Amino acid sequence: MPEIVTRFAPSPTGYLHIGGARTALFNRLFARRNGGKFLLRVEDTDRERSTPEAVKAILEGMTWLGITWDEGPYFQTERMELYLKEAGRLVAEGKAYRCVCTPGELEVRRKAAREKGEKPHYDRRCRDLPPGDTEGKPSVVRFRAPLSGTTSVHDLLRGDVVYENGELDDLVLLRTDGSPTYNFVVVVDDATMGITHVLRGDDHLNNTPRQILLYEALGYPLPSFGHFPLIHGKEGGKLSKRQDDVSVTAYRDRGFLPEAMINYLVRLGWGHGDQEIFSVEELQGIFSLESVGKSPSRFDPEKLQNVNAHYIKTGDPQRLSALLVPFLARRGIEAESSPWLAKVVRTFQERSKTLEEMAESAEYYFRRKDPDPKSAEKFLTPETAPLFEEIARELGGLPDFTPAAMEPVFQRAAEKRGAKLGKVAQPVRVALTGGTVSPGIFEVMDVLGRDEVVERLTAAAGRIRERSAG
RNA sequence: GUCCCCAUCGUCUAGUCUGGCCAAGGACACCGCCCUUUCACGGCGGCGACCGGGGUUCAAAUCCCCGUGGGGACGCCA
Repeated sequence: MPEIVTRFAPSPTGYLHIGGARTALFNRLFARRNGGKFLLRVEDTDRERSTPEAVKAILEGMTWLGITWDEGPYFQTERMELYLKEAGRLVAEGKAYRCVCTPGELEVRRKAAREKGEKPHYDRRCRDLPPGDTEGKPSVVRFRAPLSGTTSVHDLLRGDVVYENGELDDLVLLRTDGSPTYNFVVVVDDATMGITHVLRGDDHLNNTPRQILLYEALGYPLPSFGHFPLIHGKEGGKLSKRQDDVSVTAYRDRGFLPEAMINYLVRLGWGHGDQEIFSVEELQGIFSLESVGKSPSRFDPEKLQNVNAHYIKTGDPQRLSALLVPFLARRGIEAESSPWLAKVVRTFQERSKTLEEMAESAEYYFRRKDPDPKSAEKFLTPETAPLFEEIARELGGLPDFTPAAMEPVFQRAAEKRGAKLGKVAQPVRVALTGGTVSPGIFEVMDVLGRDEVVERLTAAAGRIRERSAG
């Protein structure tokens, strides 16, 4: 069996978006699963809209997700000679012709056709013009497509889809400026790069019969095709920049983990029994096209969050601490990855859905915060001043400043006052963190360290006395 | 409008190919209860779907047809 070769072929007109990322992922998974190669090709024939920044952004997104490629990136702008040569061949063989219709004329005719309720395609009026008539005039090269018969696409996911050739169009192969168009270069590239499986979004299904005709005209062997259902946004319909966050790196910047993104993406349109959590390694062993669904799926940020929470919960604290650093920096906190920061992370792993959220809730570990007024009013009452002083004193005398050693201190303080532990813990929490929500109070103290705890408690007691005196 | 694709809880899906094990399973979200020093985590429970209609069959979520709905494509974009 010949080696399987798949590809991802984005056009560099923006960021790597969710849909593209999933297409890339499926392509790579499929190649890996079958011991084949996955390559990356940048479709930049549209010079107007392609930018180097977009190329960079796409590669960055891919790299972040860990979707590595075995070959490339190839750039179509570097392969122009090939396309021109192949187009010339088609013209020479009479399989393509020059058309002198202008974009304006075509636009008018399309509109008219649509109004008449017809499919608005090219009326082929230049198809049989004598060669002399096009000489010296600006012209495009069009494919001479068959007028009758049918073309069927043997789609790996959908089965055979049959098109009337009459429905298809005489595609433009080369523009007036001589540059080649998508439907043409994609065929030349996929064929010459030895792509065996063209797996892409459903929006290309209708292009496939035209491309098949080109394969045949050019004498190329046909690859297998497979079209994935699209990913829809909140409002249904394909993801839009307006209403949905479509850029992969935007999720990175909001504190999502790449493995969570991958895991979420792979489950969108693909399933493996009841399993929800998959590692990439595992996916490479079990991914199959047969279990890719046929209907579009809606992108659900809440489920993504849930998956992300899972990976944060189970992730290595040391690694997470390194990833957390930029999020802290954004809040003006300079920190570096360290065993201590890993300890900070540990206290939040079970309560953070994103790294951004973690950085936000971790602020009080780095700076003393004024207590939130509501919490202060409720918990920093006059009788807590002696409590804080008592606890500070006892903690100061502890041989080991460990959670196990701290607990009896709090138990005693509670018992002495005939109260439950919460009566003591909650005011201390406010004194230490400025609010009523935090990890376990002993964990917090453990991270803060004895000196800081004692200082914060003493300071809080001082403020309370001051206030009740004044 | 024309062509093409699709159709199970609000969402992601299992089940559909190979009809019976499905009075339809799991996950997210939501709601309750439990655990508990707060918030979470976790545990338990609840809510909640086979788009409609015809057929085929002893039997249909599963096969067929027709509707309906949703989506995509109709470019000198990709």
